Amino acid sequence: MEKDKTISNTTIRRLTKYYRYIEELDLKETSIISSYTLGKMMGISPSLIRQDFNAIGEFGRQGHGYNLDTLKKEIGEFLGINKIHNMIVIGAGNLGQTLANYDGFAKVGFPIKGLFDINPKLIGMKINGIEIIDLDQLNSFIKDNNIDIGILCVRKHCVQQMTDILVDAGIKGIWNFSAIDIDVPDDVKVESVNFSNSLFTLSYLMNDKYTNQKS
Amino acid sequence: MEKDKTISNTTIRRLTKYYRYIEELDLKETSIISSYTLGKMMGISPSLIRQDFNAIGEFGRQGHGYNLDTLKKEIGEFLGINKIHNMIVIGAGNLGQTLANYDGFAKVGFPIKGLFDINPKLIGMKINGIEIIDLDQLNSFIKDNNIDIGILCVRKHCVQQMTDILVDAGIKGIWNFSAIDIDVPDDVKVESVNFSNSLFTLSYLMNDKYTNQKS
DNA sequence: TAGATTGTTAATCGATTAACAATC
DNA sequence: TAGATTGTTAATCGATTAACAATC
Repeated sequence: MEKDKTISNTTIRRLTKYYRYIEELDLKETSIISSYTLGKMMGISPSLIRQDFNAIGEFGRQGHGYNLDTLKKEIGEFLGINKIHNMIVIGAGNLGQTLANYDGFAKVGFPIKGLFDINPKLIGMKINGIEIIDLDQLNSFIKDNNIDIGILCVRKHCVQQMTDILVDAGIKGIWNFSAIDIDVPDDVKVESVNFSNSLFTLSYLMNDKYTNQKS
Repeated sequence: MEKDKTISNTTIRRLTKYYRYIEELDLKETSIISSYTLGKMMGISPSLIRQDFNAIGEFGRQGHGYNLDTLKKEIGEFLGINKIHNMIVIGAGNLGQTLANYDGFAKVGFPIKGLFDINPKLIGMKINGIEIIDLDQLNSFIKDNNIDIGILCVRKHCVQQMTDILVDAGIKGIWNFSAIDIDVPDDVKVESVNFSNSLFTLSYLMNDKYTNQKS
């Protein structure tokens, strides 16, 4: 099924976009879509769309287009989002609690099972039905609850320390919302959401002198 | 000062990273750094670093390296982050309040001046000293307070509607935290932080079958 | 001066676009 | 069948790396 060509990061990011877009479309009756139409709607060239889809399999029908259900299933399969990923949040501050309050992740198969903190005032509280637990329970909780993703929402002075704890506990995926980058072994995957980088990029785009650019 | 070569998006993203990195370094006494050393620390090739820096100006000293202060100042200047950008948040829900509670943006010159919502229960409340205001006050508030960035934190069913309101009010930069993409005129710049895209990318990276990839 | 490191051009590598034969 | 659109190869474009002369 999968070719041994490696798939570029840009393709992966677009695949997540297609998936999201198709999800929105799903409600409507259209069950077949051409690369031309999808490209028109999403602002991506049809050629690139076909390259992207063909990178992960062959599921178009020549002369017709792509079946939306198949497309969604295949992309989902490829990205590994057709199975459950249990998550925990490290740091039950504002951001950690906000993520716990958001039900969108659970809906797509990424439920948050627990929040971890060291602040005794928080421990025992429940956010959206999710308990805040003492950090020293982490190891057993990860094992007992089949956790595979840790979400980092702590201040930068303890980010690396918390990372190391997660890695030691056997976590293989870290979603890093902290302000700094982290070091992990090769077999641990990291995806960072860095607010500063994003805000500074916006600042650049708005900077009068440079008025070209498309995102 | 600026060449008319357009600067690629990848270079911009790296420039924001350098800036952030240099900020952390600033505390220490090292005032000069070579592309080799910086590259070693950040995992970026020295050659690429020099290309990036030269894209926005010439401020290295041959035989020595780059002065950290100059570097920070020049990159900041280029990204437009050496001046104040007043921001407002649209949607005073969990995420909007969390962003308002975070002081990091104000510290780097991006203060949040107001939160907007339509929920009467929220209006009048203060989050971290920032007032929640009725949406119908938006236009005058933007003018009176010199706002140039709107942060979108609303549910997807009203995202485009809120975008249009911001655009009509003359906002030129939108930081979009909502779940879907938005349409704006060419002169309005958008930077999106899409949690789903990010989470799905992490999912892919962890997907056993495909164990190559570096972020 | 000798050593080091930049600035910059050339070479390579990778990603996007164009084109078209295959085929539904 | 004719028309449409995929799958895929070739051409182009852009980004990264290598190399080295310039110079501090």
